[in-house]
Amino acid sequence: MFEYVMTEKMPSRSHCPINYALESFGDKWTLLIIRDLMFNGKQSYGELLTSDEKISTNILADRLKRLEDLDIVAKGADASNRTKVIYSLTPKGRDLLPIMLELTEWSGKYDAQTEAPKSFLKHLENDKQRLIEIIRSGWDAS
Amino acid sequence: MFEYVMTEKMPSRSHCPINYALESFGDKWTLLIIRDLMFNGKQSYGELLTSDEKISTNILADRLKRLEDLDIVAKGADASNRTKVIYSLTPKGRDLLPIMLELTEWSGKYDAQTEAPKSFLKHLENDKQRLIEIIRSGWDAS
DNA sequence: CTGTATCCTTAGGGATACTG
DNA sequence: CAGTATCCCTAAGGATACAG
Repeated sequence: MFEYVMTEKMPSRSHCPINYALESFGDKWTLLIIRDLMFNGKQSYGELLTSDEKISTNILADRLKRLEDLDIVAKGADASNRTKVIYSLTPKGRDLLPIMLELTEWSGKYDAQTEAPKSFLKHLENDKQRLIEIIRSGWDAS
Repeated sequence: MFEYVMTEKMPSRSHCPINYALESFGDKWTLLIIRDLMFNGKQSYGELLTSDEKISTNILADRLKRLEDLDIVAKGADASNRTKVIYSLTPKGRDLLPIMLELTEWSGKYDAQTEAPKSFLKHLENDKQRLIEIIRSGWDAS
């Protein structure tokens, strides 16, 4: 039987930067995982399974693997608990923050159903750059 | 036979703003259409068909319909040519610009294959806010 | 030129059982 | 807890022919 060679890269459709972003996380699930790691304090496989959108186990495993290959997410062991697996964002993953903030701002402006509080969105609009710097310095400190 | 009622809304998975963005344009094609309308001066169905990524006719028609429903793209008639159809971005669509710029910047930073010139990316990093204002004022003038 | 329609194949993904 | 494996089904999408 033919074994699929994982090291083969998907052929990319073009070298456009928008297309690169789409091929990295242009599906219905990947950005939700990144959101949970970035904003919702989730670190473990089990925690990532519990989001509102109800990702299934096989999809989550597949996406985490992809994100590791792309060096957006890193997999490590918990220092205090050797058996526990911890996922975290790499620098490349953390650099998605401005994108996440713009997505949040746009949806907050146009989706009446959004759960993001208006006060947060207002703050975002005014102090986006400072917000980015604050969160980044928080990471550097840790 | 059962007729699918187009006015039925897709049930949304959650009220998270990231999820709203994903359900608006979280697929492999939509953002490429927006890119072509926003940056590449394309206006017609035929022009939109000719991009590097080779979208097929049925997919293009489907996405344009969705984008119209979402009020991101508007369909109009060419003033000088009554038979020609013109697509353009609505204000909601133009508000995707900051997202597009962040996507471009991120890909430019991490994709060695990107076609965006480094000089453009450097300029983007330094003068993003001014760039947004310049392009916005251009639209307002037209 | 601007789409529709159809055919057909593959990829995505839900449900769930199972394993170290 | 952290995944794998399997089953099965639907949506996504390529190719292409056709229509107004």
